[in-house]
Amino acid sequence: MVSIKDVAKHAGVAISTVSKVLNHYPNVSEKTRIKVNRAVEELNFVPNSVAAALSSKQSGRVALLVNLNMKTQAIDEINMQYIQGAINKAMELNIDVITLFFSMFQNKTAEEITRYLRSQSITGIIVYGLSKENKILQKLIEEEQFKCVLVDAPIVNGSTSSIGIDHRRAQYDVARRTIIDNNCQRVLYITGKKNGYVTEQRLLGINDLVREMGLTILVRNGEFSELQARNITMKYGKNKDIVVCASDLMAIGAMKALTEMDIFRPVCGFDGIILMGYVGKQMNTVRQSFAEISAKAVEELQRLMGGGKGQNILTPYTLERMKYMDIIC
Amino acid sequence: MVSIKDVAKHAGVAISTVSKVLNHYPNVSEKTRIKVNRAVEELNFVPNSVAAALSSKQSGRVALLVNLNMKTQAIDEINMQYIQGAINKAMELNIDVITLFFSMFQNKTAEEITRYLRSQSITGIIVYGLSKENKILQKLIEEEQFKCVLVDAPIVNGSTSSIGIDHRRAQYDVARRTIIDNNCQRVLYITGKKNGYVTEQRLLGINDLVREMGLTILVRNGEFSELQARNITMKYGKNKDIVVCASDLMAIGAMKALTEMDIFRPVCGFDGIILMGYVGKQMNTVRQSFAEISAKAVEELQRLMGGGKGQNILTPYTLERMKYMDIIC
DNA sequence: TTGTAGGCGTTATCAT
DNA sequence: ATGATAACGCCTACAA
Repeated sequence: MVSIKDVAKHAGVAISTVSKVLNHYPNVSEKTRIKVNRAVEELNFVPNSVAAALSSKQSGRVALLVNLNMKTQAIDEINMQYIQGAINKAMELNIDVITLFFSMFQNKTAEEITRYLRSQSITGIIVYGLSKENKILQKLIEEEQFKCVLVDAPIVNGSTSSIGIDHRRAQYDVARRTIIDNNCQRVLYITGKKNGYVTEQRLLGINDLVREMGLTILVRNGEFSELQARNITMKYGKNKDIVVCASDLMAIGAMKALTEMDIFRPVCGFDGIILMGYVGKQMNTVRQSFAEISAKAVEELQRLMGGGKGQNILTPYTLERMKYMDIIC
Repeated sequence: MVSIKDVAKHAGVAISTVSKVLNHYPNVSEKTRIKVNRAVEELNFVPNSVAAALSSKQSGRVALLVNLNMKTQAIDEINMQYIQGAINKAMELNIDVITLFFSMFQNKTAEEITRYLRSQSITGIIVYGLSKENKILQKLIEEEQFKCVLVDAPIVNGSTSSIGIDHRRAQYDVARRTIIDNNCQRVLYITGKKNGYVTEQRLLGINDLVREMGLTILVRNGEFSELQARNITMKYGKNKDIVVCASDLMAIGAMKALTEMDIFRPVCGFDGIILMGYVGKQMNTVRQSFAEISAKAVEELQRLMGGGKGQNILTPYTLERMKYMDIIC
């Protein structure tokens, strides 16, 4: 295996000089920089990131913390996109990533998790789908031992940024369009997880609309569960004019319930998952690019690891109707 | 950060002794083993896997190579399960994993990929969805520079194992059941990717059945594409008694086509993906647990990294009908 | 059975 | 601007 030592020898310089060139240090003459780079090329040298991580305290290694819950949702489209977006971007930026699931940290304290991450030379983490109830991870974040980027959770501090769409506005927008198109008055709103950060925001959004348009609203907690949304719709759907759901999966559940009850009500969802295209009826939804959000999260994390301070980042979304034939491309 | 040195001091032994205890070396007295373990507990020591990987040439670090193709399939259920199954098992076995996608290696030679993996101290890889056409990765595998486990690709050598279900038999089984239940004679068979390893096997399976039962068969190449399966069914479905597809996604495409043409034909798929439950009609399919297969792949890789020789492993499958209400649990 | 010491490939702190 | 050299935390002959 060709190492930095070989490069140094080949270029006729010291190891430390090679290191400086590789890491774009300022104080290197153009001449030696070229010499070194040529040696790198000729030897096909690829720096050993493990050694770098061990040596430097700024390893730049990143962990993706993914909240996979195969319990409330059978098909997980979103997390796959998150993972893909992050890994691709990280590769591009030459950042090492490992993927971890929340489930691995059950019954572990914040200290234990910290130790584990440290043992992997992790200095930054991206958290997908943090809930308000997850005090452990929140503690981890507040301790600021790691640089963090939270997707869809509004915590910001010196070393923590948050990123995501404006859920309040998006919920308002998608519901508004559907309600106006169908001339509705009585709204059944099915929320996501109780105590979820996005749940709150989306609830605020629909309430903004209700107030503004003088509608009536019945709010029920669907826990992001397709089945619960189905049951809620069975129970309350008949006397309402529209079912607004805080997620596509729940929208599908609601839609299936309506079909079964053999009544028509407009339904709108949230997320823009492809699955929406499979269920027959078209529905309005809020479409966001999870892969892009995740890629941006990596960039933001890199900024933080480079010394930047935490901030809040808003990403774009669009209103769409998912259609089968568009999807199978 | 507490290191092995601290543990050694705390236990009153040498660093190397601690290392031996941690790595379950034989020649350690029970007394010192206990002493060391107590020190580990008391100090909450977690070994730094990065340092271990750097130091030992048997790092035990593993890369998952995933063939994500968002082009022919909109929703990727299978790879998420593969990833999850592998990562969880790896965590359990204390193996470090990184996740990589085939797309990252486009236009890269086997040597470049090797160098990259080496630069990450990777000693073992698991490959999901290798095709016959991917000469680059095949070269990598044949060079035996890494321990490999291939999921659904039948290459075995000194350092390479292969794992997966018996696709030939499974295709035979699922088609047989559907054909007998529906009393069919003329089969439309839609294959997977041309030159795919599993494609061949499944084709052999259906041909076994055709021969045995004296059926007629028309074979068309669907490339695992939902859209192509749809088009093929549109074109040939009418004059056949059944559409047998080499994947669920294609089965869905075929089914949608039939619905649109307003004719009924039994359709059977392959894989057992949850999405099957969403499309309305029930279909027979071959169900395999991708997470379990992936977990087993990790165990097998560990065996290989421990010096075991490559082998072929068959995993179980079942015949099922996916039903919406069972799925949304 | 236990300890000593060299090395893994980098980075970073000093001198020069 | 460049070069020695000491970490980083662990593994592993080899010596005791």
